[in-house]
Amino acid sequence: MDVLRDKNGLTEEEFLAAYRPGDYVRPSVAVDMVIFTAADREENNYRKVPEKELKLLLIQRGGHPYIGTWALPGGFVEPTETTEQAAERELKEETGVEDIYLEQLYTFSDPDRDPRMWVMSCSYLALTDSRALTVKAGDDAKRAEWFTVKLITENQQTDSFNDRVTRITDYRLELTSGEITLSAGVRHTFTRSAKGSENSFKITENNGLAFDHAKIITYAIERLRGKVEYTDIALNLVPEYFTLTELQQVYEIILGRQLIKAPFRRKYGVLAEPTDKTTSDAGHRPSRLFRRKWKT
Amino acid sequence: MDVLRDKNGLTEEEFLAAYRPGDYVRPSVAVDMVIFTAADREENNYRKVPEKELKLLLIQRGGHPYIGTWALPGGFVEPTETTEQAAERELKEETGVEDIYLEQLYTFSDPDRDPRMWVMSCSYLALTDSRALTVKAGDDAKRAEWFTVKLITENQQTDSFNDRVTRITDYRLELTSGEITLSAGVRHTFTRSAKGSENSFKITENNGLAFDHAKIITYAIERLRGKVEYTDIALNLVPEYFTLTELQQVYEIILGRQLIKAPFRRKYGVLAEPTDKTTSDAGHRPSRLFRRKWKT
DNA sequence: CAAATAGTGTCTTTGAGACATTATGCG
DNA sequence: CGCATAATGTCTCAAAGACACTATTTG
Repeated sequence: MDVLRDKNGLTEEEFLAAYRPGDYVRPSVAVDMVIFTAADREENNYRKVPEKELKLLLIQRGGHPYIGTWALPGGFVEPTETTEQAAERELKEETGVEDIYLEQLYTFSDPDRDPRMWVMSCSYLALTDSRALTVKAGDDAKRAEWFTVKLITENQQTDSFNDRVTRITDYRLELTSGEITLSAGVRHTFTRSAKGSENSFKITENNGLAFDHAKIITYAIERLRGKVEYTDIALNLVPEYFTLTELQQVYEIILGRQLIKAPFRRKYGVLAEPTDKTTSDAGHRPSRLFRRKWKT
Repeated sequence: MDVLRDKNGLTEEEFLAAYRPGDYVRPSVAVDMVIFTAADREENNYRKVPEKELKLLLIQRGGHPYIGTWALPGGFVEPTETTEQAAERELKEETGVEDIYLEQLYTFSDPDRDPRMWVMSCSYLALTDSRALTVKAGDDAKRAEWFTVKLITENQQTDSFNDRVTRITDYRLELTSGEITLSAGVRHTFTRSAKGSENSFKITENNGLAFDHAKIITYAIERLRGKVEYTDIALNLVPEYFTLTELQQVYEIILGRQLIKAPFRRKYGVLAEPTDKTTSDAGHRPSRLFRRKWKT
């Protein structure tokens, strides 16, 4: 078969050799990581089992814009890497965390999301077990902290008439780390009709979070909640050896509600493989330790 | 509270006024739309109900690279719009399709995915009913065609040992429109271990598709298959009035398998509201027409 | 009446939810 | 022995899968 030529008579090889990118404006593309872990809450009751909390890693901004506020770890994508590789690289550089579950979340592209210039953010959901809690600071002098996360649904309302449905969910996002408290209000509006559908997230209030990161965090928790019940994603939040009670606690902090033990074990027990190890010195009956058994 | 100043003594306002973007290289960002519809297959048997097919809109490339091959409709994002708005704009410009279901799919960012330059693609899944079949050509002279889509799982294999699972799925993608036949092989490799997880799509064979679009199409069908059973996304593929048999056919072409009528109606009948209209002149008992009833 | 599809009834099986009961190490 | 949690048993109910049966229009 002959080599194809375009309207200028060029072959593909000739075309590419002569190709010069146009001079139009391009966006910067950053990656932002929403990195969660599950940690034991400090428990002073003498023989109670500790409760778990969902924690999120944030970095305090040392320069404008949003100086002093807290931001998701992230950085710009370089021309020799994919966004996924950029996320892995930045995570390692900024926080020292490596070998972690990473899942592309959403690309946020509102032209005004960064007051400096046109920056899109390709966001990633990252999950790790609590070993990551010890690695806090990165290579530079930035201050990094793990914040306890709570996402409360303050109000949810659904209107429908004819072929059109609108669901408005008002979330309150609360982040605490020691004396530091951050909070935000995020409204998720979902509209669906014969003419298509639309999801929009809007920050209604913002205390101490940088950029549109309250949106991104809210979206990440929604994703996590949506996936935890039908995938094995929660296994990424438990350590190598864990008890079924710990695994249940992870489900409970993600879903934000209590679960009943017996059906939990029937349903999710298949995600865990028993070992011959047990806990001990707990002030009560020891419990069996399990290992992760990924779904195939 | 005092206005915060950075290490140069600037306020945020002063910083932004003085800010000049750096001179580093930025990617071009395009949107690509995977737009599906469900259409009746030509049926010559005299009183049979027509079967449905899943169709995908592709545009033939008129210039290098990949001249003559078929590509997803798409275009570059402009600095005043979100990727979603860019998708809506391009869809209207290139194909005349408007008011359509749009969902962000994935941002593909392999630096080599476009031989001309660094281009990321923020891809969108778009669904519409068969009215869209009549709008084919766009504003310019590009040739657009609806292709019948088949994604066949040729081979699937799961290996697991210890804490590590690898699942390899080999897909064959087949696209036909009249005399034109395109095909591709795509291998989806999924790896999960204690050190994280990884999804990768690789084109093993490519006949007539541009860029990495075989990957994007495969990913879109996977997403559609994954969501059809637990969301009401399939409603976007049926017209305003439809029979439950039509709705069932839509599920069948997406999932690629036959479903049993009674349980289908129990499960998905809640997505449809009966009207007092019926079909007629069909050579058999008429069937009731329904309207969409979105989940709330 | 026959062809073809529309629409429903019902049996079985599976699994989630709720709660109760038994088991066991530790102080 | 009693505290606290581990682990399992069982009843109920809801829903999916499979198949059979009835209903209705058109040629």
